[in-house]
Amino acid sequence: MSNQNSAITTSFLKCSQCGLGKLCLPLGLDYQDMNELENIIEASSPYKDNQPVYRADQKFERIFAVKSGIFKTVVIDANGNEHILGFHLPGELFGLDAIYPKKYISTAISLGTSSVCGINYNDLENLAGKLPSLQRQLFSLMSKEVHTSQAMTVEHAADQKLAGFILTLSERYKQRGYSETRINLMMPRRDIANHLNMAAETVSRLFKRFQKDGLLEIKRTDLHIIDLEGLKRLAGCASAC
Amino acid sequence: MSNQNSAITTSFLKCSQCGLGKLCLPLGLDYQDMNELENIIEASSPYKDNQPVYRADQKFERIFAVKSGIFKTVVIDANGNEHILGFHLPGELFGLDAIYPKKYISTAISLGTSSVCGINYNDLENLAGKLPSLQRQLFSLMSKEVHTSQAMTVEHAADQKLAGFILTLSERYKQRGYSETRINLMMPRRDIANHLNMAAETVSRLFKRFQKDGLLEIKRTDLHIIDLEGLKRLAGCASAC
DNA sequence: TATTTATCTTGACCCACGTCAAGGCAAATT
DNA sequence: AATTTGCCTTGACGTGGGTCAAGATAAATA
Repeated sequence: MSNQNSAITTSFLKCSQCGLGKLCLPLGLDYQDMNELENIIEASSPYKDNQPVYRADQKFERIFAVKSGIFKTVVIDANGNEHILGFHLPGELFGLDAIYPKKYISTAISLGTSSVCGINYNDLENLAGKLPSLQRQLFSLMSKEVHTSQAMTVEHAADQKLAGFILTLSERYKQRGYSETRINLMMPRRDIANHLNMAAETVSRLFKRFQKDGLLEIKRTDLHIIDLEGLKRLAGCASAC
Repeated sequence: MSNQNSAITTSFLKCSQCGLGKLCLPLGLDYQDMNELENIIEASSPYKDNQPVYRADQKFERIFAVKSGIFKTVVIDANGNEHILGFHLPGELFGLDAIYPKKYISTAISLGTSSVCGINYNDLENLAGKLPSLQRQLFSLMSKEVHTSQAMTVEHAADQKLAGFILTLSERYKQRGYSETRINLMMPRRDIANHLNMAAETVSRLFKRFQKDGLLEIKRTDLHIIDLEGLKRLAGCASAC
C-alpha cells in the first residue's frame, strides 16, 4: 500500500503544505510534531466516483482523512436497506467508529473524484502517546463526531432535518474557506433523503417550498442560500447554532 | 468538591474494588496503572431523583462515569423543547461530547438515586499520555459512543426504534451481569418516547402490540423480554446485532 | 444530433403516527 | 382511608410525509 510511485499524491503529501492543517489532525501541532505525524501518513491515489475506500466488516487498520472531494459512509441493515451515516468533507476524519469493534462498521464511498490520507491506527495511537497536542486533537475530533451524530437525532420534522442538514454543510464549507451561501451539493437528492431518513420526493418538495419562502435557490446540485437566519430559525438551531 | 467527608462514597471509591472495571475506564489497565487512575477519580455523594450533575453551557471540567443508577443527558432546542440524547448505565461515561466545545452541550440528570465518579479532564488527558492502556481505552469508549449515536439514526419506523431501544438496554444490562430479559426500565414512558422522537401514546400502543405478539410482557417499568430473537428481527439488527 | 439512462419534479392517494381528550391506576401526600 | 398528583392507557380524529406512477430535465452514450 505504499505510494512512493505516485508522483502527484506524494508531492502534495505533507501536512505542513496541505492547507487543511487548521481543521484536520495537525491542528495544534508545532513544526517538530507535525514532521513526526507526516511520517505515518499514507496518501492514496485518487478515487473515482462511487469507489469504496473500505467495506463494512473488513478488519480495521487505518482511519482516513479527506484530502479532497467528499466521501459517504454507508451501512446496510438486516433487510438489505442502505443507510448513509454521514458525508465527509476535506479535513474530516472517517473510520473512527471502527476503533472500538476493531472492524469497519460502514462502507466508505467516494462522491465524485476524491482523495484521502490513510493513517495506520496503531501508529497513530503510539504517536499520540508521545505528542500531547496530537492526543488532544484526536480526543477533540472524536468528541466533535459524537456531537454531530447526537445532533442528528434531535431534529424531528422533515423541514427541520433538511434545513439542519444544509446549515451543517454551510458551516463546514465556511470553516474550510469556501462560501457559506453558494454550495455545490455533490450528492444526489436520493442520498440526502436517505441520510435524513426521508423520501427523495419529500426533499424535492421541501426544496421547492424553501425556494417559495425565499430561503434558498437550488438547481440540481447547485445551492444558493439566501436567508441563512431564516433557515436557522426553521432548523431550531439544533445542529447549527 | 472534595468528598473526604463522605464515608460511604469514599469507601467504595477505588476502581480496583468497583466491579465495573471490566466495562469502565480501567479496562485493560494493570494494577500499577489503575492506582494512578484512582488518584484522579473524585467520587460524589449520591444524587436524588431528577438532580442535575451539570447543566448545558457550563464550562467543561470533568467527564463522569456512572457508578450506580441511571443518568439521562438532555438538550433544549431553540423552541424550548427538551430532547433526551441518551441514558447512561453503570460503567458508562458521559460528558464526552463537551470535550470539543469545552462546555457542556447537554444537561445530565439522575433517574432515581444514582451516583457518579467525576474525572478532571485535564488530569485524564495527562494521565492518558503516560499510560498507553488508558489512552487506548478512552479512544475505544469514544468510538463506541460515536457508534451508538449513529445506530440511532438508522432506525426508521416507530416499532423498529422501540425494539432497538429495548435491545440495546438488554445488551448493556447483560454486559453488566444483570439479566438480559428482566429489566427495570427506571425511566417513564414519556422519556422513552422523547428519546426516540415519538409520542408517549405510541410507546404505550407499541408495548401493547409487542405483548399481543408475544415479544415481551411489561407492567409499568417492569419489563420481561420473552422473544429476544423476535425483537431483533423487528429491529432489523441496526442497533443490536 | 439523436437516443438512452439517470435524476428530479409533480400529483394522487393513503397510512402511520401525532394530537387532543377522557378515563384508569398507582404512588405520594394529607 | 381519603385526596391529590403524576403516569399510563385507550379511543377518535387529522395530517405529514411515504408510496406509486407519470412526466420533465439533464447527463451520458452512441
